[in-house]
Amino acid sequence: MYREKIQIKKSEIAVGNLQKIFSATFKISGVKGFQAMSLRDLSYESGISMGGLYSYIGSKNDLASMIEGVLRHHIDLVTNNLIEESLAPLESLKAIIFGALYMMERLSPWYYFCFMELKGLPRERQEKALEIELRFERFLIDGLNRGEEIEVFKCENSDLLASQITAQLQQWHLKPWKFKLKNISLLQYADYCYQSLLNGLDLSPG
Amino acid sequence: MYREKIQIKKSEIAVGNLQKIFSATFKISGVKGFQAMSLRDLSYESGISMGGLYSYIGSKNDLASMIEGVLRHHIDLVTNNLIEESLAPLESLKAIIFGALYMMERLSPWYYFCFMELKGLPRERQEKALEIELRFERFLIDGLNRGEEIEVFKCENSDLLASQITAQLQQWHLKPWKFKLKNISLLQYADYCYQSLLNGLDLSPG
DNA sequence: GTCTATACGTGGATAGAC
DNA sequence: GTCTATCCACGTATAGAC
Repeated sequence: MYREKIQIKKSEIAVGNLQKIFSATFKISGVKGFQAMSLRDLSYESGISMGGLYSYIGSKNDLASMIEGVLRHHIDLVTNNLIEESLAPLESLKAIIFGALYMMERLSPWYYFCFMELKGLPRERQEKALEIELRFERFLIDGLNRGEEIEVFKCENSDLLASQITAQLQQWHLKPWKFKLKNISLLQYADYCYQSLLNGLDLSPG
Repeated sequence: MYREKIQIKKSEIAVGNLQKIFSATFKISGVKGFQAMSLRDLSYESGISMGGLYSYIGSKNDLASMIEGVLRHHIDLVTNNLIEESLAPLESLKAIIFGALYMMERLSPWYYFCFMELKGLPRERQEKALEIELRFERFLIDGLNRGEEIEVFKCENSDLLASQITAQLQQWHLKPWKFKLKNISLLQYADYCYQSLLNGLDLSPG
């Protein structure tokens, strides 16, 4: 990705420096926010000079867009894999929940950034970022509706249940301190979220 | 509040202008974020000159702090009222949910601001703002534990249930577009949240 | 490929007239 | 009480040496 936009030819160097830039961005904007982060801050934290930065990022806004793009790319990959597996409704819903949490764990700063710094992105990107959430919810709703059709369970309010689950999952990257404070592991939380989903359903006997 | 900090003596004028300033702040920072809002933007939107602004706000950061302070003040008032009422556990939990949503509806931009622009505030204020959420959750947990003691219901995981409910409630100000899109009213949503809470409990027969 | 030096604009804040 | 004019610092971005 972004091979054309970046002025550095040797991909080894480029990837390494991009990583430095991204993680420095996450570190600083995690503390003071992306808007408040100056490129001088970024230069200092990443160890790359101001001039050097511009071989990689084009502009400050561009940097935010890149981050959003990378995250969306990853999510698309995983989503497509899940679709191809075509599991039974409940199994599929479970896989969505566990998969989403696993992604959030691995890409936690990316998610957090895209949630909190949405307004920093250009309008077009903002909408795409919201689309991520909407697509995810529709994915859940599909699973719920399919389950109802096959009569595995009943669900009165699939819209609200889906957004409840979405909100719960987002907590994992939005408020990691809560879970550290109470010593909740990823798996425990995934189980709990899946349980909440089941609690929102009328499971048919058996 | 803040009478001493503000240089304007006539309270009628002061209150009116403060309202202009606050709502202009919400409008602008709702679009581009607080950090990206310049005082020139604010001056234009509020109709008060740059110089004039400084009779009210002290500094840009001070403005953010004031907003956080006003919200916390309101929440404290309502919370104290609720405590004095000393209802039965389930009634109390229901009141907390409905009360919180009602507050969020009326003070929606204040909540949204304090959630999204936390990092704009000075550290001390940041912690106080997080404290709001923690106190709220502890309030829920208390209700849950009291219910267990009196054996009205069983609840295995009051911590996780409380933060689930908190997350659900926050959706109301964080993602109002979702609810408009699907035509969900405040009362419908309050009912749904209360229902989720019940779903998370083992209700004793009767 | 990476750095230093620099240009240029914008933003926060204040002084002082009205 | 409110405004205009102005100061100064900082932020983004670029040019050009190494």
